Amino acid sequence: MSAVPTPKGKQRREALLDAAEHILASSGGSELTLRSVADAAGVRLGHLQYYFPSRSALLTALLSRILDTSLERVARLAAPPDGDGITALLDGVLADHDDQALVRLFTEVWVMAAHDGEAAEAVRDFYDRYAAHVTELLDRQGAGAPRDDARQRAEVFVMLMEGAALFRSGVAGRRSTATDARLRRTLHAVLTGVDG
Amino acid sequence: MSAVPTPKGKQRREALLDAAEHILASSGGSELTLRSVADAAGVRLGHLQYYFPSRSALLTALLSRILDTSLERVARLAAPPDGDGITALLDGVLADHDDQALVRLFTEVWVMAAHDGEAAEAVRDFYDRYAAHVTELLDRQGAGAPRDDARQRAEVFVMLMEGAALFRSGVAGRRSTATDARLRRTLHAVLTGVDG
DNA sequence: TGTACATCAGTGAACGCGCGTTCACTGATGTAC
DNA sequence: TGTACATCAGTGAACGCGCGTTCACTGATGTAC
Repeated sequence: MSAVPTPKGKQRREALLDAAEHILASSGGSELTLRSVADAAGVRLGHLQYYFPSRSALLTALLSRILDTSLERVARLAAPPDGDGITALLDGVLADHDDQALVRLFTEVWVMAAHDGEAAEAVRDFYDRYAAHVTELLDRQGAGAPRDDARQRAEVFVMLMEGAALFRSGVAGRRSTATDARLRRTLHAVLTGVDG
Repeated sequence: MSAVPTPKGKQRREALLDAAEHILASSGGSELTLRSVADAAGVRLGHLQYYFPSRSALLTALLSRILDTSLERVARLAAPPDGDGITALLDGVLADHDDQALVRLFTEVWVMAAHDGEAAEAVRDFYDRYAAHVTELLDRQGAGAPRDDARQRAEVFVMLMEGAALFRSGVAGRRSTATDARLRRTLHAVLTGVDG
């Protein structure tokens, strides 16, 4: 494959990553084989290898795309055109927990980070930038609290949200309406410093 | 293997699970093969099969033991002999985040739950009981808030703690002293209802 | 407009290996009388 | 105390299969002149 891919090549590459992502979310990393991806994408094994010369290259590209896409979404949610940015962020991230496939994808991402140094670095970078977007939002909307304070609130927000994803999605827990209300108040308190 | 194992059988079984757990924590589920477990435990493949007739049986037993052990620890932390139970719980659970192997183990647990219905049920049960222990502690130490309220606080506490584990352990994030202090105050506020 | 050639896109077959599983087997330990 | 037998603990070899990887190959598309 050339360094500067043709439109067709780029499109095919994305389609292959789509197939891989779908398998990772629905069946897990152990089912993500080159043959299953090629089958799902409707190409031959040898051709998949033309775009991704090894399984590891495929996984690296997939992880990278997952994190890029998620960060773009965070950036969009943290920079609303107008209105109450904090509520928009809260609503947006909480809504993502309805997407069970996305949460499953992230459990796989965490496992990748747990056992592969390069993956871990990429994931830590992702969360760094995630928290940076939230910090910016707080700085823009905040009551003038010091920037360090905003960053710390942002980081605790990210922690709580990632934990909440496991439970609210049903992947490792259950969602309850009453707890959801409490969670929302806690998240709001974390961001604004006003107890719910 | 008999239904009521001999002491020797039970001991051997635990040793085999120890080996499997170590591999799962250090190398991940994809490296957890029957051969690698047998090697690590110093027995032959055929003998491992004597205790666990299939890979799936081994994984089920391992998941069960991980959850049982963790729940016992939570129960101990949530029922201190005397003093400030809430602080003891906070300290205890936060201290577990220094054990990177344990956090890695839990990312594997989440992945198991994400792709296997029986595992998911076991994990949901675990978190149910986890939250129940925390609820009990709050009821015992609390200022007489209604029980529903305590349960919701407990569940949000568990969410935040599981998210924090990912970051504080270094598995998917970084630990920062300043954010740690903020996290601690938030956790305390969630449990007591007093903003930090 | 036509031709030659390089590059891109995609195929097909084969490889060696490690996997989970099966099974017949042997030696050690416990138990009944 | 001794013997017979059942059960427990552990071995060893073989199986078929799916895996990632390699590689020679063909057809399609773009580009230079």
